[in-house]
Amino acid sequence: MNNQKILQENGLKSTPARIAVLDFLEKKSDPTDVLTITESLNSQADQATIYRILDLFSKKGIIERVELGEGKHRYELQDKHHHHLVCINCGSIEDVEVEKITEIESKIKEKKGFLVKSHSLEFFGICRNCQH
Amino acid sequence: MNNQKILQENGLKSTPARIAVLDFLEKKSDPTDVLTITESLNSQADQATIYRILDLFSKKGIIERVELGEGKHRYELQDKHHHHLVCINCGSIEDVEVEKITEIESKIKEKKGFLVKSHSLEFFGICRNCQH
DNA sequence: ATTCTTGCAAAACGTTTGCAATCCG
DNA sequence: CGGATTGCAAACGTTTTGCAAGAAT
Repeated sequence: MNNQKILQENGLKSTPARIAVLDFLEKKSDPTDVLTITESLNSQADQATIYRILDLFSKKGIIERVELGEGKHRYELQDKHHHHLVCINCGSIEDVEVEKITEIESKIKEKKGFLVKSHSLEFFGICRNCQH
Repeated sequence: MNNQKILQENGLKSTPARIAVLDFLEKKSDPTDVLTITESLNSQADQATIYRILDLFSKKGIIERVELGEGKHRYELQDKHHHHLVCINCGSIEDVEVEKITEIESKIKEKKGFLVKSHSLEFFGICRNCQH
């Protein structure tokens, strides 16, 4: 219901595949790769369709593409902007907010004249559990 | 000459392909993708070999892999650690140092118990020239 | 009605791998 | 010499694309 509204608000047609993708991402907290989304949707939509939907949603700002250096993309709903703590031992992904980034971006404008529009920032290391 | 030494110091055999890759990266200031390296080396080495060399050098810490969200990797010599300002208009890549990151990583350990080993941080926006 | 969206199959792209020949120390 | 390295070709996984059929407004 609500997700149909999101589509309308973004000027997108409401289709079963789009709603299914939104529904899925709403339930998932971690950023998810395309294969996982496709399999979870269990033939509700073709993989090519899902790629097209994810691309579309990204461009509209409904979802965000996450790069974890795996040779594939992950996607998550665009909530409050945050970054990730990726455990290189167990693969868990935890969210983290980094407030200082805005400040860093201002300094970049000052010093370099470069106007930052977006950034990627991910941390890799050992999560609390894996440190025993 | 010097690059042969780098190989030795890292316990690697000195081969024409490896030296050619090091020589190339030494001249290049921007992080470079594999195809560009291969073509620049002009049949001095097969692309598969170059992939193997880059992988090896990465693991030894001689070079660093850079992710710019292009669906491919770039590599650059490991100098002082830095990040990049990628212009989404002209594609230029500028280096930038961000000192605050260490501080952020300490805070992550404190607050989340997560031990950061590495991170990726890249900025995308409009460079000085493209702002006219 | 007609534009947008989808499924299917094929292709494109970056990357990895097996294997036999060759090179390096 | 013997293990490490390379070239070649094939395979791989992810992503993109062309096109005809179908669905949404």
